[in-house]
Amino acid sequence: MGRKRLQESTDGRPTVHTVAARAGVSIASASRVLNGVGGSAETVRKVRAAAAEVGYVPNAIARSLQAQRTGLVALAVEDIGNPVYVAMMRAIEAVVAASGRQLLVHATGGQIASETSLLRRLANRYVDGMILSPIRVTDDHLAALVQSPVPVVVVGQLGADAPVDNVRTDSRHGVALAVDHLVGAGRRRIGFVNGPLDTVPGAARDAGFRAALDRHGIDHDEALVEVGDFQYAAGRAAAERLLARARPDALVCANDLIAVGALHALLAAGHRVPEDVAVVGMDDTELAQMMFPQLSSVSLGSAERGRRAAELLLTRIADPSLPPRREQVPPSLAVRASSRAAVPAPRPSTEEVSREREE
Amino acid sequence: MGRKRLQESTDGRPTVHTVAARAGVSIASASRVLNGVGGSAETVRKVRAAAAEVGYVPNAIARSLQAQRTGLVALAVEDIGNPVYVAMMRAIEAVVAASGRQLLVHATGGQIASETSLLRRLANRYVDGMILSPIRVTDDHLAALVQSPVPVVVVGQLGADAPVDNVRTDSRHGVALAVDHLVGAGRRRIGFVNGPLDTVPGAARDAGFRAALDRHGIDHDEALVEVGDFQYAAGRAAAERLLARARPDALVCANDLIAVGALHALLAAGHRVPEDVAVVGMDDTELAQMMFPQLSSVSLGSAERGRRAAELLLTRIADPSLPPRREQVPPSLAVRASSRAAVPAPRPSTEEVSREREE
DNA sequence: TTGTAAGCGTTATCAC
DNA sequence: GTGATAACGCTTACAA
Repeated sequence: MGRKRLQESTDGRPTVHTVAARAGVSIASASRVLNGVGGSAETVRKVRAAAAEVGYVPNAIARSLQAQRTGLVALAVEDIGNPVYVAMMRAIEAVVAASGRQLLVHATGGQIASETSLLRRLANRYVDGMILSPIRVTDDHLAALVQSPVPVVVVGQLGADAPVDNVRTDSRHGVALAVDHLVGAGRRRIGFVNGPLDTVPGAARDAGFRAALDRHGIDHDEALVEVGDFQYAAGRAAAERLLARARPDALVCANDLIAVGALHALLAAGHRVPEDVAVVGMDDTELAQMMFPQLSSVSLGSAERGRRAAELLLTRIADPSLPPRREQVPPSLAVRASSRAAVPAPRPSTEEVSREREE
Repeated sequence: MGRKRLQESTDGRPTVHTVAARAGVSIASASRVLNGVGGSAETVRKVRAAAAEVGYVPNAIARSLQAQRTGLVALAVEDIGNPVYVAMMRAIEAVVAASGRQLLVHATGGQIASETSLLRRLANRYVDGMILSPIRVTDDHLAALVQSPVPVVVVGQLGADAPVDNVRTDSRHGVALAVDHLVGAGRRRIGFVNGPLDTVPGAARDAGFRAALDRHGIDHDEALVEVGDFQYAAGRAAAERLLARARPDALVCANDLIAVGALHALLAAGHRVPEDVAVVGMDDTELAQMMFPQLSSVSLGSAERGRRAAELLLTRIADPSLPPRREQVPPSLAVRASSRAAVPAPRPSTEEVSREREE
């Protein structure tokens, strides 16, 4: 530039210089007063008056450059349209806002490249930290994570010994809750509509489903298992494929979007829910309660995980030297109409593992 | 501070100085090469090598301070959980990302104070522009809007002559499409579940509903009109109140969340949809197609409005001297199962006003 | 308490 | 083409 220092910013808006000149004090005094530190009564009065007169608003960028922090925190999730992320985001936003920061939301579409590029871009210091909820985890992720110059908290499973702050749940156990509930209600031909097996949650839920069947001594019938995407349309299509070749008396779905799709497929095909086929979703989102019949769903504590992730992030920003921490939120089952009605039970049905919710 | 200028940034990360020193050139040369402007072949080589060796990433804040722009654009909506805003946000994000910027999302909860404070905070220059979709518009809004030092585009109705870029739809006409469709199908006892009347959309939809009834010569029966909130739970409760005192043969709902709530209330009360009661929502969100039966819904072109708003904003950022612009997106009706089945029509039913969508 | 001036990390100007 | 340096707007160490 080389332009002479003026009293107004480039675009004509007032700066500390404007205020200082108007108040007849130095920019240092003006800045101090505006930040509420120091200043004689008279100086405070003059500066406040001058600032009000010119409508001074501090420039956040200049302040960030000086302070080496932006007051922004990023959240990166796969799909902003999935209500489970909306719930998580709301919880995060509450914590972040309470600390005087703002939340920047990224939708990654689950793309590895998009997520790692986001991680690397952190190096430009545009945000003070990031919460990442990846559905696939690669070596690239891990490398970018440990090298990140900015604090990152991961929501979801991560390699056992990755030195990264991490909030997880036990979705294997979550699936077990669903299967136990259905078996306890006398269901035996339990189908499973999952998301992609090459995702972390997809793999965990598949393992959980098979382990639960084993525990109950139920044979695996591959005709009762179908895989799609973690979306409504894919879930519905997957359920339709499954129903075309098998006759389940219950469907466990890997998330609520899939469950809603499965419910639609069942009702459209003339099946009664829950009389003919019970349905249990996962994530226990708002969507589950909007359906008719209301969907039973395994809560994976998404709001709670979000809240904790935000707290981990804030404490790490405050003290980057903390050791890596790991927290776990237990799943729980919300039983609703979609799986409540009784099939004549061959034996007395077991107690609910977890809380029940009424409509 | 007063500390001597070092070659590393405060937190030990490389800066242009680091790269320049390592390459044996001035920071000016280093900066030029890093920005791809000028530099001899030899200089370019040395600087690139040095940057790669130390893992240099430019500091976005410093760059913003110098460039007087942040590359961030804000979007402020009432409720990030409402799928209509998800659709709008996706459309905006696409345009914004294509311009190399990022989107910062604010949820205002529809609070006037929250929105005006957001508008005033724009003065701190943290974003290059904002898209605001208010559901209530006050004088405070208008004052903050016209005084904003940063470009703002409003999605939604605004005072006729407010000198602000604005993208709107005609929700009165939207409601008319719904009523015409239902009347054409032989429905006469048409109920209306609206959001708050002190909101811009609530007032417009109420006016549209009454005008449409008038046009068809149908008496206003206040027992068939109920008001709640633009949310699922409130919509369901409002529909329950309405059903407790009246026997509609159709329900027009002021948005899809309300429609989903009304559908739930109807089914839970044992009414058949659409045989007994037809349901038409508004916004034509993903939710409408997830329901069983699928919901007819009036599209207000939210994605299109988002896209256009983003384009208006980008052009205004590029040229702030443009005159205020106003764009309008027409509504259209998507007829689905929730209003399709025939009631014995007393006269031949009219043609659809708009496109039909199949399941 | 106050003012001077350095410095945050970058880009741009200007003289060589 | 290159280097020295000012400038973006702010906070703060230091000396007065």
